Amino acid sequence: MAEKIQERYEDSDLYRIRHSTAHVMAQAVLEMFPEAKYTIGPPIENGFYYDFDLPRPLTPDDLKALEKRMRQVLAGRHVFQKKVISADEARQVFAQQPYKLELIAGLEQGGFDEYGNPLKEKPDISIYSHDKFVDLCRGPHVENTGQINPAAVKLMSVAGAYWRGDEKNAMLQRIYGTAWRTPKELEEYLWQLEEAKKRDHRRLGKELGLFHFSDDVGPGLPLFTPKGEMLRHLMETYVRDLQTRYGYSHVWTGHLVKEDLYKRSGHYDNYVDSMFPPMVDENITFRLKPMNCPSHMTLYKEMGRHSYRELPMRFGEFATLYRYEKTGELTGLTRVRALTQDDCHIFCTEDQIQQEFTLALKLIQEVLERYRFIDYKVRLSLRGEGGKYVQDDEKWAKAETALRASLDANNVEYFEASGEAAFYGPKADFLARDVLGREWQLSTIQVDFIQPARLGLIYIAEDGAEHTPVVLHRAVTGTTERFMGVIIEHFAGAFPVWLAPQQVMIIPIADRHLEYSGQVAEKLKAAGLRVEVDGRTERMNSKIRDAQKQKIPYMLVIGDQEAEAGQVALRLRSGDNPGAMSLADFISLAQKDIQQGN
RNA sequence: GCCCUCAUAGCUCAGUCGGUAGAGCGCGUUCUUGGUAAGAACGAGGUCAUGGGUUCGAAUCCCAUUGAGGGCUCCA
Repeated sequence: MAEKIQERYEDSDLYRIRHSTAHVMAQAVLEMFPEAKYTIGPPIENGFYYDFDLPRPLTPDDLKALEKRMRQVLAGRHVFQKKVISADEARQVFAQQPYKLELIAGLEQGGFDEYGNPLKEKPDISIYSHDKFVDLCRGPHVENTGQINPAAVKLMSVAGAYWRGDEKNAMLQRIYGTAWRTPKELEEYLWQLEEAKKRDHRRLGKELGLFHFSDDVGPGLPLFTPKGEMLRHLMETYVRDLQTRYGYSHVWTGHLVKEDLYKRSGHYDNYVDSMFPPMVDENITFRLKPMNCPSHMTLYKEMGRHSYRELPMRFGEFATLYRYEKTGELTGLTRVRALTQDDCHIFCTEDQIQQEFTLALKLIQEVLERYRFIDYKVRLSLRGEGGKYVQDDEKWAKAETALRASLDANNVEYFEASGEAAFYGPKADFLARDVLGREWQLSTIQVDFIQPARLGLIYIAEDGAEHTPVVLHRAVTGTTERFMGVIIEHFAGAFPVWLAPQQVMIIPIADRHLEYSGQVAEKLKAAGLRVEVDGRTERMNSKIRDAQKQKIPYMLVIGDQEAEAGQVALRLRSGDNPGAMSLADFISLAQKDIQQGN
């Protein structure tokens, strides 16, 4: 099949429309605030933004006024004109604009490509002007403002943003906008946003009664209802059983750890800001456990001297960890302070890395498929320039080589990203796309040559000498909490039968059917199904509606006919109505769905 | 942490110019015993997030605190 040639976003007319709309918006803002300092305003996915330094905060009314002014400008059919100028000329044009002057100085040093790597050639400095507005800009733009449909443009929101993303810099005001070719495209985009809102796991979590947050307990600390805990249990049991099948064993290492251990492992230096404050007891300082590796490695040591014959050893744990995330970064279940990792540490020899990587990969692939994440890619996360990485070039090189070889041996396609590694080693991260096209980092496999040596792990090799094992860190779903948030949105709350906290709702039509309904429920429970009877004095229609809203896969309606014939009348949440069938038939139907992962 | 927005009944939200609170859903009671997405009536339920201030008077205006949401390097 021919490879579909995809136009680069940067070359598309949408890109030019958005870039040009950003300029028009900047013009409107400068007209409103002549003393405003303007900075940068690039097109982004689905729109554009522009950052300003303004004398006062913007209000929603300001956005309306700006939009109105932008429409007037667009109607003017002003031509965008490019001019290449010298740095000195640019400095004159933007004499009153400190941020632009900083950009000009940067351009003189040489430019950067879109990944932030320095360019070899010095870029031209160019300005684009339209109407009475001039901006330092490399383009490209539409020919004139008439090519932008005023009815396909909308300003979305105001947000704070640091100059160059650095919290040490001044806080600017960022206006987000969106622009499309046609009003219809804009409508569709806005509709998509609405749909995404309906799937929001925070909203569905409440509607389906899965979890809550409470001011009394604290921020980022979710509370799970009986249904929510059932979901957790199902998720974790699934992975646990699978791990057992793949030859992993499970350990338990508690919630508190002496701080000293983290000083030795290197976590203290790299991670202390993300740990909860210490608990001091006389001479001992404890920390809430923010990760498992040091505990698992310590357990490995305490279990005695290990022969190479015992390796690989695979320690899995569903461990609840506590991380002190900044309050501004907490969001629903996707970013919490109490998180349960399906963590695993594999102690092996260097020769075993590839086989262990392959095993972990197979497991991850099976799990992602089970959860219907069909579209995912793999990122090879390497260390970057900064100082947070443990300095040991030889070990890093070794780890990186081993990871690449493993990826290649399994024919895994991957892309590289520098600066994304853990402080102790490179990672293969699995980024899955959900049904709304959003990307989530879920699984990870990491190669660690550093910590085992730091913590003094050894095994006795064939040669009778002590060697340091390699540790692979591996997570499949990542954390139970975040993964739950992701799958709630992925499935829009309609979990596959095997995962649904409640699989069956029995709906008796009248009180006289309660007894038979109870009997049916007992039989279904005995067959391993999660079932409830809706015995309220409500009409059947109302019970169906409620079960439907709860997205329960099977509704079994029971009236005179069913009670007499010893049957159940099946209705599905899809609205399909297979009708009356024997209990045995229903059970085998349900079990088949469960087995097939439906 | 920083910027902006928000906080009214269990949930979703009204509440005008400052004059001490409303709806729908849910919940309770009663009637209704029904055939594939809402049967009816009545009733209970709120220190308007917390603490200050302005005012004759604050859900409403101001300040602080707490919590939630949208953002915080896709470098002109």
